[in-house]
Amino acid sequence: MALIEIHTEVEERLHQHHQRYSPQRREIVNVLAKAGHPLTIQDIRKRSNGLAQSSVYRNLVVLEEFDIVVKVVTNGEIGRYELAEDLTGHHHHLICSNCGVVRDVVVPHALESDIDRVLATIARREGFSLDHHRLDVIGKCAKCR
Amino acid sequence: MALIEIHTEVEERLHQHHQRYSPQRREIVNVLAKAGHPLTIQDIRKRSNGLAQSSVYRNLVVLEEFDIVVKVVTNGEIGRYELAEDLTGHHHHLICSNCGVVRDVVVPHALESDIDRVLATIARREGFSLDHHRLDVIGKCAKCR
DNA sequence: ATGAGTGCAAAGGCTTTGCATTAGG
DNA sequence: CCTAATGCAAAGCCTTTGCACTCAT
Repeated sequence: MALIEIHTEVEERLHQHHQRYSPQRREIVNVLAKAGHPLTIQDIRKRSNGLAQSSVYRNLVVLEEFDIVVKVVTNGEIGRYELAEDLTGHHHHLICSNCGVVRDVVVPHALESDIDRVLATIARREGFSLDHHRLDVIGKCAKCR
Repeated sequence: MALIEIHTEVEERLHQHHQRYSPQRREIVNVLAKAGHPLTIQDIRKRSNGLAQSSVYRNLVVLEEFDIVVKVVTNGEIGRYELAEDLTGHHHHLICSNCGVVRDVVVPHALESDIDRVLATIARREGFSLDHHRLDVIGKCAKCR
């Protein structure tokens, strides 16, 4: 989805829930869209013009609530955020176990189908309602190898 | 692997690195082995007899360093720990997005092979060294549905 | 005017660290 | 003996909250 389309979609989604698409929220979406991979709160602040930390957190809560951004858990402590998959397409993560950096990757559709089919069965068996799956590759990035 | 074998293996592994298999470490391994799914620090403390919080954290650092336990990231904030896969067997997680509880599951070997093959290719292409993969199912457990 | 959004500072919650004490090799 | 392990309390770090102010409808 192109950047303009993303903004249109996000604006619509927020308005449907009686939320404003404020300049900061627009800026956050902008930064995340341009980055193309999960960013930490500090990453977001650096790439925008000095947004207050609390405002970033609060806006991310709102954006997350309406499925516009997703919190990604990587090597532990600090949270990273990216646009939801319905805005960017389904993908997975290559996570560096050393520095925590994340790169987005896609896997063949056939594999996705296989995974979904198997997981649906398993979830049902265990009494879980299936929301989505998370397939990450843990390794060391080029710099940390 | 049976509990006794696990202790033997852990002891050996620690000794190889000139670390002691202290009573607390043994107790932590015991608790994790019996639980059969990832536990939080507080879970571990409750199931053992009042270990000091700092000691649990420190011992987990050691156990993690020598690949005896693994930190599992679930719905965000709090860390959960479980025994490493070479002690318990390769498996995946059913994670409740609401309460964070985790259940271990295994998927067919054929699917594992397919996943590994595809991911190896992708990791190589991106300059990552492949360590392992993480396939989780995110959903709602029976209680939270 | 009226509620939402923003900034700054303070508070929270999980995790880590300092330091004195105890125990194992 | 000497280093590792343990407990308690204090410090850290990321995240959340309180409160006053500004902005948009």
